[in-house]
Amino acid sequence: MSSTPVRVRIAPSPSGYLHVGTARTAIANLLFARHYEGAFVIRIEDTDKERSKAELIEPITDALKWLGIESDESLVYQSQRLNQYGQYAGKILDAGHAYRCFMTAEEIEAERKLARQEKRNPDYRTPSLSLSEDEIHERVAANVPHTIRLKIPNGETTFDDMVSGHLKKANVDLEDLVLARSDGTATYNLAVVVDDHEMGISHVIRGNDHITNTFKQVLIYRALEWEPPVFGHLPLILRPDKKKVSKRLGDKDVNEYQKEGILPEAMFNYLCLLGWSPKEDREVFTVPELIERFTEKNFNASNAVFDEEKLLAINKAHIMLKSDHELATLVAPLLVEADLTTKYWLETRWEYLRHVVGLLKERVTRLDDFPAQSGFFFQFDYTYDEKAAGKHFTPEAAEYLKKLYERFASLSRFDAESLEKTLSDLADELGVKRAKLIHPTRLAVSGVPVGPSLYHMLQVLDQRVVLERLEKAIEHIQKQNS
RNA sequence: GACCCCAUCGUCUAGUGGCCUAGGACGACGCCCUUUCACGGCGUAAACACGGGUUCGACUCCCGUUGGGGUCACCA
Repeated sequence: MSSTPVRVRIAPSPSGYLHVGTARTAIANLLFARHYEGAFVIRIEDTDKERSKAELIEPITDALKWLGIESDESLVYQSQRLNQYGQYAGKILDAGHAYRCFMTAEEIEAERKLARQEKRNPDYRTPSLSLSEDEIHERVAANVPHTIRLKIPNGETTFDDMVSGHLKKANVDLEDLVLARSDGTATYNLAVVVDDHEMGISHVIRGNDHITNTFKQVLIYRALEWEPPVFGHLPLILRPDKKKVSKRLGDKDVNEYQKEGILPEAMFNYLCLLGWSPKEDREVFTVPELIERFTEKNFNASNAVFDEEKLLAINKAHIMLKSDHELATLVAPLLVEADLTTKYWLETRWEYLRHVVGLLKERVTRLDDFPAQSGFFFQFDYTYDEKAAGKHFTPEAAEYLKKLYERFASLSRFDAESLEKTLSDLADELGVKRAKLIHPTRLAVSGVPVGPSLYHMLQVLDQRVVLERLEKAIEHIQKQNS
């Protein structure tokens, strides 16, 4: 690593949502900055006036914030720097590295078509440079619309990429790109170079779909006699059909994963593994652990398919990493939202919530699974699963439950251990398998045939509730069979 | 089409010339644990795209082929 201080940026354009590719790039930049104790800045590339509305930017910064990513400095808006760029196009022009191009859109299109037919690059230079100084001055004075094009030099353009190594391109494969539009504003490539230079950006880490731009930008740096930053082009994130992820093709934005109960830590963890590897037999990490490990040496060059199954597995792992208290804090609003209980009720019974969450967490994949699986902990009016009831709510089960009710009612300590012993003893006395008691009991207190360990579940529900529910189930069975 | 990037199990990857009869994870399958569902444990199937070199020796280096991806705007 060079000794210059690390300053990196991400440069999203206002799209109204954060897609996983941008999120991954943000994560990589943040981790890189933190690892080298540098700065991380967000710059909004909104030079396209039609797309510079706040409502298209906020969803992006909000989603980044959710992931724990915020700019170390105030946000930079390219739109507010628009008039900074003009002078640089002029500077390049004065230095003889660019020229004024008076070709009309039709002429350009015709030239492109012809060039394509003749299998060569389009030539904007000959018609433009054949003009004399006087002719050019005349047209400029008369406000004849024109662009300023970079004069691509002979030779080849190279740079050393942190991901792909030494990259080079023959300049004949590059065409004279527009630096300044006919209205005087800078195009993307000029603006990026100027901004990165003026912001003191040391490393540009972005998707490898930018490689072609990088060759052009390196040429602009040279024309301006500036030292280019170090580049790193990360592999792209692909959909299962191997196409680049995009909202247009129906891919989710980061916000949707949030709504589906994915933890930000899990998203962060998973995304950073796409295009980078800790090179260990381990892949669940906290952010500090990632910061410690994240260096350019571990970058990967090949594109990666986004696998939701794996994201889910990582999510599950991060849920297990959280304390019951932390999880309760995250789950509480979801329970209220699902109308299972109220904020007030939970606040007065936080211990209870913590126990419920602790009981459920190892059989949950997403945060949404908590409200989906915990209804009976908060509501009494559940119905019995029909199939399970048909199987377990038999007349004899009612008799067993009655006996169990009596035993449970007389217990002074209502904990998992004594509950298990009580139930086992009863089963032995009755000469039946424990399952004969366990299944109807589970169904009676929860309404469903699956769930956490029965005894722990009973303990959390508590004696009064358990007895009520057993009674209700007994009545239900008797009604069914009368 | 041109140019650029890439190429190990279905997917994410480890591997930097001999440690590889190729390791891990997700997923799949089986077994164990277990009242259920999970968790956990154990195990099975599953890959070096192909062809040439270089070398005593290639997954590892070079070249080519094939395949995949990306970029080709006065959009960013």
